Order: sequence, then C-alpha cells, then structure tokens
Amino acid sequence: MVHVDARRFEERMRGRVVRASSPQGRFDDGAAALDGRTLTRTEAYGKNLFLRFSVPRGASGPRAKPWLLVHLGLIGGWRWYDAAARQTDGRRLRGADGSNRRVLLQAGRGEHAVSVDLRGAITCRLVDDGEADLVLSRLGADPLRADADPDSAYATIQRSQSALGTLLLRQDVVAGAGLIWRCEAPFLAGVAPQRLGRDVSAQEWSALWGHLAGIMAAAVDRGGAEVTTLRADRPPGTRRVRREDAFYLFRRGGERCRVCGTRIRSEPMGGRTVWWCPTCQPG
DNA sequence: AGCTCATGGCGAG
DNA sequence: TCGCCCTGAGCTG
Repeated sequence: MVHVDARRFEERMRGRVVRASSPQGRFDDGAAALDGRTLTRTEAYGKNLFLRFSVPRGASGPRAKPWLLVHLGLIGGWRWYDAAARQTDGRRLRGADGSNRRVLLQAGRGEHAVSVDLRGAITCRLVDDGEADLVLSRLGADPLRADADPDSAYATIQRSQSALGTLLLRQDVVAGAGLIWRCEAPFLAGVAPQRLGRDVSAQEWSALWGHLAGIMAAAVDRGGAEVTTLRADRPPGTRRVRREDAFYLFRRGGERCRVCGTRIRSEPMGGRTVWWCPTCQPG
C-alpha cells in the first residue's frame, strides 16, 4: 500500500540526510545522484510514490532532479530495518550481498539508524518537476487523498461505454484502486461490475466512491499488513483475520455470498478476474 | 531445489 | 489480448 509506505517515509526519514546505494547495480546513477541529499517531502498518488529530495546548490543533471518516483508493480516492496534488525534480516536475502536490492536508503547512525530496501519495483527513477507533473496529469482521482475530485472521475465514467469493473481499474479514472477494490466496492454499493459506466447514476457513484474511500483508508490504517474489506470497522490492532475470511468476494468464486448465500460468480474482465454476487449486485 | 502464482503495467501483435 | 518483466512465499517433491 503506497500510502502506508509514504507515511513510513514521512515518519522515519523526512528531514534527514539520506545515504543511497545501488547494491543490485541497476540504479547506480540514481543512487549516486541521491546520496547525501535530504528527504523533504513524501507524496502518494494512487500507486505512485513521490519522494522529494533537496537539490544541492548549483546541481545539474540527475542531482538537480528533486523527485524519486517509485511504482511497485505487482511484486515490488519496501523492506524497513532499524539498527538492530538490519543485520539479522540480511541473512534472509537471496544474494548474500543483497543483490536483489534495487536501492538501499539509510539515514542516521548507530541506534538512530534506519534503512529501507526497494525490491522488484517496475519504476524507480529520478524525475524533475515537469516529469512529475506529467505523471500526475495522467492519474485520476485517488480515494485516499483529501484533494481528490470524485466528480472528475464520474464525468469520465458517465461518458464511457466500458464496464464499471474495467473503469475502476483504469488509473486515469480512479488512481490507486486495484483488483480487490474493484470487486469489493461495487459489492458494498450493490452495483454489478458489468454495468456500463454511462448507466451508473450519480447516487450509485457517490456510494461507490464512499465505499472505495472507506475500505482503502481502513486498509491503510491497519498498516497495509491486513488488506481487508470485511469487518473494516474492527479496531486496528485486533487479531488478524484469516486470509479466506478477509473479503466479501475477492478470490471467492463458487463460495457462498456472506450476505445472501448465493454462489459467487467470476469471469474475466479487462484481462483479469472479477467476482460478483448476482443477488446483491443485480443487473 | 523447483515450480506456480501474486493487490500491475507495458509493449508487441 | 497476450507475453513478459520484477521478487518472494508457499507449496511440491
């Protein structure tokens, strides 16, 4: 969850001088350009993480680029270490030298040290303000951001002949929603994912947006460790739900709907599976 | 040790 | 629409 990562960077590294290295050798130039600069700002937009670093006076080239832009893709992830945990965890690395680390960022020394590895990301690059704006301009409304504009997303949806389930995955419509949310939010709103965008009413969109924002925010509040929509009202810190109990629909094809008992159906939509309950989501 | 799949997205066809 | 990329976990033997 990118917003969880942003929060961690905000808490643990913002305002600190960062040492950057590229153990994997695939981000050598970027790491060299970042090394010694201060993390000044962290922003998450949809699935993109923007980390802003100070720009040294008179810098040019990559050292003049203020943003590190990261997209984790399907399998990428950040791994955090404090001063104590860092050594022990190192043994679990596939390469003894940490060869699967795209970039290693460290701040502080001794007991105040904090480190983080990036692995498997599909995007990890330095960008200037113009490039950052370009990326932002192609993103739709992010339900996790207070400055999001759900009306702009609805304007696109209302004009579209695509299925709602397809539209919800389009990052230029709703930024940050993935396969889980495009199933669970329509279920909670009682709208079938097959409904065409232009047939979704303003009231239905309002409900959908509210559910998206609610279940995604609940997942962030749980630190992303327990992505769940079911029982999203449970206070943080309570016992982790079993994976098979975590969702209303996601990956539960053929099982019974928790609300009405109807068999959950699934089908490919936009190249990926969508699940729905034909009773709770008629049409 | 080897296989498969995973909350994504891209480019080729 | 499909194949492919990135890495790790959870199986299988």
